[in-house]
Amino acid sequence: MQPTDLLFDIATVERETGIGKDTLRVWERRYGFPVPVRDERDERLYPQLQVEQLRLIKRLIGNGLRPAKVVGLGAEELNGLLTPAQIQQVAAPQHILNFVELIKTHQAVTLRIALSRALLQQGLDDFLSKTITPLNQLVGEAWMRGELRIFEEHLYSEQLTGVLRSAIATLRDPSGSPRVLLTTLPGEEHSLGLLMAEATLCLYGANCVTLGVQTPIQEIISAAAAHRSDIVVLSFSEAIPAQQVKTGLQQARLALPANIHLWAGGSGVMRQRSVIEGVQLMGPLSDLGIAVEKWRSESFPTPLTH
Amino acid sequence: MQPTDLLFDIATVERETGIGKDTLRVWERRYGFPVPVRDERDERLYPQLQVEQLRLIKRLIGNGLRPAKVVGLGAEELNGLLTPAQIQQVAAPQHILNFVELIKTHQAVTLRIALSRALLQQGLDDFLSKTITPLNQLVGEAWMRGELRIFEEHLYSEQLTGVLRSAIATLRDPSGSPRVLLTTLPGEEHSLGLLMAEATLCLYGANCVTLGVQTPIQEIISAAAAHRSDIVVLSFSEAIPAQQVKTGLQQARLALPANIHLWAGGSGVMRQRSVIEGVQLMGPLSDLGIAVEKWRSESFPTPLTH
DNA sequence: GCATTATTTTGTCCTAGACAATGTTGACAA
DNA sequence: TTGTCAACATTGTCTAGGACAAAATAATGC
Repeated sequence: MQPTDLLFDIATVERETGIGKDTLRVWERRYGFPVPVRDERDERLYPQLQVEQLRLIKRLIGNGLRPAKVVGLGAEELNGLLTPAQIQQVAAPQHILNFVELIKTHQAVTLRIALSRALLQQGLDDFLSKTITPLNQLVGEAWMRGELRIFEEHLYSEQLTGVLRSAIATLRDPSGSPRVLLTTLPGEEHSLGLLMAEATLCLYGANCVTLGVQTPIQEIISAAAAHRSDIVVLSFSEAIPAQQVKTGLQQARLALPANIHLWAGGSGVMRQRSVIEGVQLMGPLSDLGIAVEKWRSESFPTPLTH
Repeated sequence: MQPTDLLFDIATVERETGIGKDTLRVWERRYGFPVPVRDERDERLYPQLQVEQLRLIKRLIGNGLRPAKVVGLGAEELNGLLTPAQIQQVAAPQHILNFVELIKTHQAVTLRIALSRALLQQGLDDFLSKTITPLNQLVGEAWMRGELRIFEEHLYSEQLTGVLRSAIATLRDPSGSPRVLLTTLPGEEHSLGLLMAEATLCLYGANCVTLGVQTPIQEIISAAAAHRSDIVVLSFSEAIPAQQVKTGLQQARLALPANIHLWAGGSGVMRQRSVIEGVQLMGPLSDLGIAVEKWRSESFPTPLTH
């Protein structure tokens, strides 16, 4: 369509697709794709079309397909692989499908209002567990199926972020307990999980301080000391490799003082098979509420339950 | 101090310090630092201390020092370089120094309240130009001087984000004009600049839609089409290399339809020497207001000025 | 059918060379 | 002394192709 075919250098392609330079080169060597043109000093320049195909390939591999099966294929064949039976289309209640419809039609304002309304109707706890969690799942699957664009996902994230932040603003309690520090490790840039955890913890009366995403481990230690945190909460999305989750948590546990608890949550930890010494892995969000109660009963052995 | 000396592999060091693997290896070859130990398969493992020194070195290079001067030095000498005369300590009004003090003493709640109060006292426009912009500058310089930790900067970002988002929430106008799409390119993960721009644009009656950070170029095009945007605004922090800003803007300009304006702002574009064909570079935030007025007068040649 | 074991696949690391872009220095004129 | 331009040095990022462990798949035995 475009008269000018944009060319991207290898560093830009790495940034745009999330596929490392080493991987791009080794795919070219092994599978004959991508096939970038070369500039006068023999450096790779990737045409726009191939960059788009690489994004698609990354999705398919994330779906469970093997690189050897997909990296050599043409554009048409790739698209054919998106819809087949292997990707299960979960039946979802209409109430949640409506949100997906709003996302697909880019109705940012309506979407935000609808989210706010659902929050007030259901209450925060149910809103998160019965609407947002399944909605996130649905959005993730639709994206896998190629039915959602990246910018549409960004749009949804942004609206939900706005709704959650305004809810948290009304919940913040500087005198609450336990004192919790929330953040993610370097490499994890998704903040939605963090916000959902913060909202839940605030609801249960915790005193939350958030550092945003991507805090180096040593900085987390210092921050926890500065705030006299009882608990450090780390969030992991499913975008992050399982092994990175494991080693990251081990490093963090080693570096943190023993008296500070370390909790980990998000879809990235759910597929974690083994337990990690000294780290409490959270499944659904409701685990957080339970864990807070447990922490309270352990820290104040004679609770006020008359 | 720690009995266990944490060891980090090269990928983790890249993530934690922001220094690329290639650079880490070539520094070792050229300057003899860092000197990681090797595991049984001869792969580099960096001790914690060296990772911290690398972060320090990165700061000093960002300060204008040359790698050859700093990459071989010991820890003490490095620290000696942080304070000297070359780093000018700007005299700032007390009113702004107070904020820095709150950051340094980790008073998250007080900081947020103080920011909100300043916003309501000064009004959004003055708040951004007379408080936040110089404060950001001061925070940046303090960080360069090693007086601020990363987590303290994160904390400040988080509080300011909360304040700005709640301000924007009250300003949003779905029927405003022009229709503006805001985001950053892949590689730029700072969202504060984006929020400041959004707040200013909303104040001037624009209809803003934000995609958050790191949207691939093709996705920006699609999003702009979906929202029938008049203008796309990209934000660049000073953390991003000047050349990346330039090529990114050129690519975006090439890919965007000619009738959609492309504006670029943030401290990352201010040091841009040359102009870029078809891209409007913004200096201070006030440029945005002027540009909106200009856009209006060009789009509606007969304005309503009585 | 299920649990081991062998085999392939795959991402990431390695070394060492190259080069353009950028920064620094020195020569010379104003 | 100050400014300009060429010569020189520095530096990040690219190149190629080899290596290998971890993960996924196939083959085997019970």
